[in-house]
Amino acid sequence: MLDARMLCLAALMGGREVSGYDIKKELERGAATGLYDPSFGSIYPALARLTEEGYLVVRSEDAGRRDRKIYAMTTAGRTYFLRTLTAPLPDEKYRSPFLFAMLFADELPRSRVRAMIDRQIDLWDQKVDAIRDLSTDQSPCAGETFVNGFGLATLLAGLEFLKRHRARVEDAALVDPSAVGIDASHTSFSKAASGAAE
Amino acid sequence: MLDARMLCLAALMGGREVSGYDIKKELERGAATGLYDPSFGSIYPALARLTEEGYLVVRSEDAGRRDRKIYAMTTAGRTYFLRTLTAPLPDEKYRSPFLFAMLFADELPRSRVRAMIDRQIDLWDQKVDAIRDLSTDQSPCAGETFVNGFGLATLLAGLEFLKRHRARVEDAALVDPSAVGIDASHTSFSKAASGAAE
DNA sequence: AGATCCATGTAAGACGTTACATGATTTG
DNA sequence: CAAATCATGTAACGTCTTACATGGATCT
Repeated sequence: MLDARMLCLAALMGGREVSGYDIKKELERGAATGLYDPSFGSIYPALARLTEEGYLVVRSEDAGRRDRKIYAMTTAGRTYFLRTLTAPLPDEKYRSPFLFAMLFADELPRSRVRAMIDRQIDLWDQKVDAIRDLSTDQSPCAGETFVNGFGLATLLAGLEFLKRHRARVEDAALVDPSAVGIDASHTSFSKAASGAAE
Repeated sequence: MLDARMLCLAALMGGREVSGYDIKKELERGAATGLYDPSFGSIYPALARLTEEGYLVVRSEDAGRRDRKIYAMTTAGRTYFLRTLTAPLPDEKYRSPFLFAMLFADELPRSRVRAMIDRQIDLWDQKVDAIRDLSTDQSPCAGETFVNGFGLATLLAGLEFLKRHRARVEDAALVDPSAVGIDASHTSFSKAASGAAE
């Protein structure tokens, strides 16, 4: 649930007929963005399996460019999709490396804490913009409007909190980075493991 | 990052010495709850590997019960942990089957949409309570206070939105469930796939 | 005596990402 | 002509969950 399979089916709801490539591109800026954006390596196998299972049908389109497989949903596919949505839903998951790092803000260099918060604000601002674009772009159904509104409400509340309370964590952070064995040269992706063991 | 490894290290920060079992139990109701709660199948291998790598040390405690391995962090472990937190953080991920389902509320039976929203409100209410318990329980550091406040702010905003706007999606949902080939008997976990293909 | 909790660990399987392989077409 | 985009697919790898195996201790 909420895996590549379901995203593919979702993209084909309403009689839409698209290729795997199109699905990927649409998911990058669609209503489900922010929820899950699977890679090609997930999408293509998912489409193949859904077709095997009879939930989709393919048609090869040699028009102009290369092969281009156009997928469309079958009646069984639609039923399967809506049934899955109707069945008991698994719990939602929110994994935030940012918040996890903030838990230990008291032991991190102040400049880094500041940079992390700056970045989080940037990211969430972008998400807000993306949702606003979505709302003005098309004429969304009630479900989409609801989800967009929900996203907007939580994002704005989070941003508000970050801006209003950031000073408190930043003040608690370390002024002298050397205290944790971290100097100015750690901004790279270098594996911190090297030289630590064995 | 924000995997079982990091959670284990996080649980051992501040000179704490605990067993894998304890880590699991603490994560179920700790500051990082809601972020990630790994299973035993992730924790035990993670602890073993971290020990091999020199980030942790073990001591077997035969006191009273059975073996019970008590883990503690080494200096290398602390450095590794803080360095990882200081390095560029991966993006956060929010996967919500609830919101995904809501996108298609217009094609789902109204009673189910209502039940989903009820459940979401319950779950988020519980999360709010959990955070409030956490805040009163102990004397948390600035980082924890910040994260708890952030969680509270976003959760409350979401709850507010759900209560204020639920009527609109519910009204858009289907009154007659038979229109989607879904009758009253699908509330079970039965694989919807059976009989759909081949 | 049986159930439940404490406690650790392994194996199988699901799911996902990254990187690679391939090749046509369009754009600069 | 080189680079980017279109387009599909596979293989290697990592991570997590579930289920299983095991056994002592405590509670009812």
